[in-house]
Amino acid sequence: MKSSKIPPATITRLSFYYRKLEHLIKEDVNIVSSEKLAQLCDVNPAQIRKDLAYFGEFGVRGVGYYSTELLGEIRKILGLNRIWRMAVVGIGNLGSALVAHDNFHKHGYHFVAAFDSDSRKVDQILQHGLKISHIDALPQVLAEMESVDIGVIATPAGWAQDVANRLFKTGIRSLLNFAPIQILTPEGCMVQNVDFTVKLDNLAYFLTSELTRDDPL
Amino acid sequence: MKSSKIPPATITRLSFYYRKLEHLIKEDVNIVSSEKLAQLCDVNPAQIRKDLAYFGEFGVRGVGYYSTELLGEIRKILGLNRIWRMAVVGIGNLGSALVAHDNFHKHGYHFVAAFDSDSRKVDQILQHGLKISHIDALPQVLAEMESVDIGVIATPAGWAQDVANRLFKTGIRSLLNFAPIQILTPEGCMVQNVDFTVKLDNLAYFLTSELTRDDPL
DNA sequence: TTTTGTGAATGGATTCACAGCC
DNA sequence: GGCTGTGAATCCATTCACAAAA
Repeated sequence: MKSSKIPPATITRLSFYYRKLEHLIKEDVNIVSSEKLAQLCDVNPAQIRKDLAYFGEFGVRGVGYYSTELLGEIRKILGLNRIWRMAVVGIGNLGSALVAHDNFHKHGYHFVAAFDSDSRKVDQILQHGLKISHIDALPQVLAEMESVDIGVIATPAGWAQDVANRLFKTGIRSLLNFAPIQILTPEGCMVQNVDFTVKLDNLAYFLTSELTRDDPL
Repeated sequence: MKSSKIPPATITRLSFYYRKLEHLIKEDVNIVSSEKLAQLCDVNPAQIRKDLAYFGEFGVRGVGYYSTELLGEIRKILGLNRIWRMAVVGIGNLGSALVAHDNFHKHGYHFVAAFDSDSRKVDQILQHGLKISHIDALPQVLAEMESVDIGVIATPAGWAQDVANRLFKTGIRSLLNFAPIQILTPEGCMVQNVDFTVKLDNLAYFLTSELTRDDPL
């Protein structure tokens, strides 16, 4: 195990392996080879072995990986063996959908605070008894509760940087940002962007370039 | 201009440049250098020039890029000078939020069909007069309308591959997939995944590794 | 003089290929 | 015999540095 420099892409792939393993275990597959898992995840087998090698030696030569054991190791690596507490800002269509979406909750990501700038929404109760607070009360509300790990930005783009700043000020160091802008981020903090429009633009380009391609062959 | 092999990342960056340019133009900035734009997009200036060079020579040496002109060029490259017609499958919390989210519409991505497997939802009317049809009517509904360019999957993971297959069968060649699985995709088709959980797992890893780091210095 | 456009250099990540172990 | 773990080789993307153009 040499934790030197881990490619970001490795972490993302570990997340995929994790899901596939959950699935395999549900189907009572006790042992899986890098070959097999690679096939299922559509990556190169050596890639899987290399990804895992950054963190340790989890396999058995001549055999493969014990599914449950490997799942446990990846769980530890990613930090999925605990509850992550999240605060969401912006309870519009998207924000409400996120709170209602129980995939998060199932995977240990729990919403514990919700904020909006619209005072008519304040005190409304969402899924799991979550109560909406006014955005200006953010510092107080978060100060009064057990610490929150992750901030979720579901506001329009124009608000996003301001909201991010407020969240960082409370000590939150990581954000999931749904607004289509690049958030300026202080040292030691991390933002992950979920940007629908960029993805659509990629599809638009794909379709366009297929059409206008100079099909010579 | 040599359109040889364009890195996927280039397309994603063009999408960023496009947004920043829209913004700059709104602020009456007529000319922008790669230096300036790079600063705003947090990339290397040479990167911008190289990205653009795949498609042509859009700048003026000693001057920079004329904002409106460059915007127009990127619009053409990405194929944003037209309306893209989309069909969404799965009108749960997320699906409804997507249809209501008007950022799509503003950028030329229009929902023209909506499907769900829950017959109680059938015939309900959403934003812009969009009517929900039953998933089993998908082939007929799509056959009867002007062709649809992009399919959007907002179903639970278990349904996603089946839905994808049905969409591909109608001739749709690109999908935006919100389900947390890898979609098997036929030759000549493209799927873009929007995967919240993977992003959260990345944040979880970041926070975990910061905590357990062997802080030697 | 300024800033683009681009070959060359660098830096990362992926894949190959095989030694090492069960 | 079979599959992992890993240095070496390859591939791809980013950055540098400068010639060319306004």
